Amino acid sequence: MSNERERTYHHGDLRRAILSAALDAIAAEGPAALSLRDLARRAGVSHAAPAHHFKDRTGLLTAVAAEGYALFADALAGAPDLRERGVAYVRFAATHPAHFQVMFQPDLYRADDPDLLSAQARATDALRAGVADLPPGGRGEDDRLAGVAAWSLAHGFATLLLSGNLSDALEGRDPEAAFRSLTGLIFTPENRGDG
Amino acid sequence: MSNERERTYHHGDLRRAILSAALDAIAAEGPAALSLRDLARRAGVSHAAPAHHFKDRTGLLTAVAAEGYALFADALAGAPDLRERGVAYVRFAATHPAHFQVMFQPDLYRADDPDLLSAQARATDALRAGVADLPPGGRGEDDRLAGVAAWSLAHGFATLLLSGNLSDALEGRDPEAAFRSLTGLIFTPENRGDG
DNA sequence: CCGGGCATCTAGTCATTGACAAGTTCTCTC
DNA sequence: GAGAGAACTTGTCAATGACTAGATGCCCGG
Repeated sequence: MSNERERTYHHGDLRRAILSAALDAIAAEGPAALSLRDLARRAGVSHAAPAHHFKDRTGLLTAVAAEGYALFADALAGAPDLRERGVAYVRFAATHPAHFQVMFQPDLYRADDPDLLSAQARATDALRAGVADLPPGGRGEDDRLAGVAAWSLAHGFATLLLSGNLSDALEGRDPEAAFRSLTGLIFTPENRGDG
Repeated sequence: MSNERERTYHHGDLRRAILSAALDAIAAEGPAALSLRDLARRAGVSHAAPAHHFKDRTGLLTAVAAEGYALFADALAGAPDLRERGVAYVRFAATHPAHFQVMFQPDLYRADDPDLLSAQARATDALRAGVADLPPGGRGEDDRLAGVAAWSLAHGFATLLLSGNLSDALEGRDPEAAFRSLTGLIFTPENRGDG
C-alpha cells in the first residue's frame, strides 16, 4: 500500500506512472522520442517493468490512444451544439496534446485493440451527434460532406495549433476564442446550425 | 559514369536513391519505422553510406521536409484562386503523403536548416497569396482569421484523409472532388472569394 | 494463521540500430 | 600523373526493444 515513495518491490500504480511519464515525454518531444527504458528509469523501476503492463512500445502507444479516445468522447459529449463541439475538439487538442498526437497517427498503435475500438466508437458517436444538428439539409449526401467540412475545420485548426503553425497568426490570442470567432466567419447566419 | 546498375564503388546518385527509398518507407509505415541501415541495404550500399549525404537520421528527415516544402510551394503556385489552392493543398497531400507527413511534424527535423527555411518561406508566400483574394474584408483582423479558417479546412481534410479517417465518409469518391464540392457548401455565394 | 498461487517486478541476454572514427577507392583537376 | 577531396566501407560503441527466467510480495482459501 505504499502510496508514498517508499520504494517497495511493488510500485503501487506503475501502469499509471508509466503512462503519465509517456504523456509528458510525447508532449515535450513527440512520439518518436519515446523510450521504454527511459520511462522505466523515471519511474524508478527496472527496464523490463513497463513490458509487463503494456507488452510493447506499440502496446504503450495503444494504451495512450485508447485513453485519449475515451477522454475525447467525454469532452465532446459535454458540448451543447455543433460549434461548441468544435471548440471542445480544439480545447481537447490543446489540453491533451500527447493523446491527440498519438490518436491521429494510426501507424503508431494497434488499431484492432478492443479497448481502443470501443473508446473510438464512443468518440465517433459523439462526433456524429454533433453533425446531426447541422443545417436543415435535405440536400442528400451533401450532409455528409458538411460533416466532413466541420470535422476538417476543427481538426485542421487543432493540428496546426499543435504543430506551432498558428503562433504567428494568433499572436498570443487564446486559441479557443480564436476558433470560436473563426467559426462565426464561416457559418454565416443562413447556414448556421446552432442556436 | 555508371548510370547502369553496374555496382561500381560510387553509386552514381545515392542521395536520391536513399531519399526515394525513404519516401517509400515513410508512406508505407510512417516516419517512425524509418531505418537508415535498412535504406542502405535497399540501395545496396554499406550501412554508413547514408550518413555521408544526410549526416543524421534527423538530417534525412530534414531533407525530406525541405524537398516537400519546395514541391508544395510549386503545387500551390499553380492554382488560380483560393478554392483551387485548397484543392492543390489536398492533392499535394494525397500525391506526396510521405513529404506531407514529415513537413507537419517539426519535431522530426531540424527547423533551422537553411534549405528548409527558404523552401518553407516560398510555400508560406504561396499560401498567403491565396488568402489575399478572400472576401472584400474590411473587417480588420478577421481577415487573418479567415485565412486561418481556409488553411485549417484544407489542412484538416488533408490530414484526416492521410490518416484514413475519411474513407468511410468518402466511400471511394475522389478526395479532390469531394473537397471541391465541400468548399462549395461553406463558401456560400456571399462570402465566396473566387470568381 | 499460514501456505500456495499469481500478479508484479528484476536481472540477464540478444539482435538491431544510430552515431562516430578511420581507412579505402574512385574521380577530377592542375 | 599526382594529389586533393569526395564517395563509400569497415569496425566499433552505447542505447534500445524484445524476450526469458527468476525473485518478491500480496491475496485468498483452508
